[in-house]
Amino acid sequence: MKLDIDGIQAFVQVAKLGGFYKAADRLNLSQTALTRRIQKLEAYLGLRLLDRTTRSVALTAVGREFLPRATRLVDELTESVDRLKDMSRWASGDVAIACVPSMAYQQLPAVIRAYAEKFPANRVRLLDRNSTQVADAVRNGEAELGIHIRMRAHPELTEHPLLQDPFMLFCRADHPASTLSHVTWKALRGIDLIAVSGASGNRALLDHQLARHKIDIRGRCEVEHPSTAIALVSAGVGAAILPSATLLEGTHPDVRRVPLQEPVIRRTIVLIRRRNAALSPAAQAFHDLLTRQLSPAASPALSTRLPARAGRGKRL
Amino acid sequence: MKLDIDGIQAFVQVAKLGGFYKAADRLNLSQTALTRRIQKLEAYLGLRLLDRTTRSVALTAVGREFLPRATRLVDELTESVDRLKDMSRWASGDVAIACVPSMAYQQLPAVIRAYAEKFPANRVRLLDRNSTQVADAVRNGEAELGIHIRMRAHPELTEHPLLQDPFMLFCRADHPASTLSHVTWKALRGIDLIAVSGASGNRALLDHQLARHKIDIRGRCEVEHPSTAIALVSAGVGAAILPSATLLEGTHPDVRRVPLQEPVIRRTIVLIRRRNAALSPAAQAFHDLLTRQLSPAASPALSTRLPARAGRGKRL
DNA sequence: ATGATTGATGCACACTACGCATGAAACTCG
DNA sequence: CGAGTTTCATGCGTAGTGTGCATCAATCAT
Repeated sequence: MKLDIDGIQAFVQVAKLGGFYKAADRLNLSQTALTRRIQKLEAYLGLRLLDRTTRSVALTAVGREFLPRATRLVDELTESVDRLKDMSRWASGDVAIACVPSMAYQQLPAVIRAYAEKFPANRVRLLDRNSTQVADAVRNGEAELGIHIRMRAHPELTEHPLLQDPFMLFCRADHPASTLSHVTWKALRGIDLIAVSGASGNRALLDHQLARHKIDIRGRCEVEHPSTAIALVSAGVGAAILPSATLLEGTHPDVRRVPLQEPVIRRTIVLIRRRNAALSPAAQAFHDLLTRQLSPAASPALSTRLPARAGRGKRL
Repeated sequence: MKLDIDGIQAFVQVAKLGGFYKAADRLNLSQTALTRRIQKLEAYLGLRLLDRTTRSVALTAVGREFLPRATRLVDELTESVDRLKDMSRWASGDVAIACVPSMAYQQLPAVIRAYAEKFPANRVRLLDRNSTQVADAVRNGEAELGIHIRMRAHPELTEHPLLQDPFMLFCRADHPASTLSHVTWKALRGIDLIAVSGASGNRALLDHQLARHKIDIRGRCEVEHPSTAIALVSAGVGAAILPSATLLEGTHPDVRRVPLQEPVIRRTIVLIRRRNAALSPAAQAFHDLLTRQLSPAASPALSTRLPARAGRGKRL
């Protein structure tokens, strides 16, 4: 009925070391206790595993047959347990993170580099999806952490704002708007706009905000991915309204960003995790690194920083 | 340090059944105790395996990773333990028995048949060796029981006499001695004898006894195996001195056995086992069957029966 | 023969794990 | 929307189990 692993471990040690004293010492136990463990195990099984005189110990036929299996069982068990303990001590193990592409390009690489340096043994699986898919991946456990654009909060998830990212007007250096210090939404009326289609979370957010402010903007041209939109801007097709962070520093030197005002519309990038779900140590370590790196320093001046919240769930 | 298999088993059951109450019921435990087991395991490992709200239970990332291994460990352990318990209850398992050939032909087949009928699942490995090899096999644990000719007792072994077997003169029906009711050793002087070489335990015993009685017998022809000797007798080469039990009933109808007297020399067939060595249940069952069958009934009239001694070591 | 080593046993104690009763949170249903 | 039900967590007293100390018994070394 009850699984007497201690008895089996005792048996293995006695058999391996060939004596109760040595085995007792190895197990940090008195010889008395060890004797009793073996006796208990044998009584429970109803057969003898060890033939012992006062002078020597030998395996019985049954004991000899059982020993290899017993050894393997004990070894595997200790190894499993040790590995789990290491996971907590060293935060070892793999992490799966779901993330919106823009963040995957911009902020995350630095974090992943730092993480890889600190925990060389751990692998990071990065699921780059759109905003709703990120939320889904976290909800169903596919990823432990997610980074996406804040949307109506799902009850199963907790959010932790990382940074805010204002929408800006992207245009080429030779565009009339490129030299302005800012543009208002109303002023966009006469400009050829490149829109990003609805699959992105950005579009939903933007539409919602614009509707709230009764601003009507229509694009002349629509593309799937923000990066395509930038390519079109760079090619002189027109201007695009995109989150500031969409443009990687250094790339497309001919594209300018002009702040959009009245109102300033921001998307909020949030870190999400399952409510009431404990993070694995590996994920916890990543979480810590992420919040630490994305709060005090980093992030271009165009993105508004948010105060870091010590938002990590308490560990047991 | 300590292997908490109960905790792991608890974890497995909770994960499998998806709830503490169900798992507690399955483990014949209160929900309280189960909660504590999980808590203890998690505290020991330093990480959470189960995310539990008051309403539901879900695996953490670590828990999900650990579950398959944990399940396998618990299953293998229970299966091993159950098999060992079955071994004691049903006397299941294999038995190795070392035995001198003559007994292997004569008495043992009936015992093995009975054993096979009673324990169909058990296999019997029969090591047919000569007398000293039988003793060796038992001493080094190759066989749990041995049947051989009594020789100077080894201190590691205990003996249990099974039957006595007088040496007789084997001759063909047309041999001059074949009609005699008995022959004395002295009368063998003028007879062509077929001797069996020294490898057999019989020869050593016989030489020793003959020397003690100052009887000098030399064979004209020497063979290795008793069965060969009988074949030669049957072919009319001469007569042979062999233990009575050498001749299987029904075989060689032309060969007669004539009792040898002055003195009657007997070999004693003994059952041996390691001193202080507990028998496996399977071997114990065989032991019981053997002593029961070879004491009250059986054995031809020519072999002197010995009273059965209740010589089985006490089981725990 | 004597001392040393090794496994078994009697006994007392302490700790752990257990169950009961109860609390807190969350889902359900009228 | 509130009462009832379900489910996991916790405080507390208790019983049982495992443990160590001291000692015995058997065997080996010398």
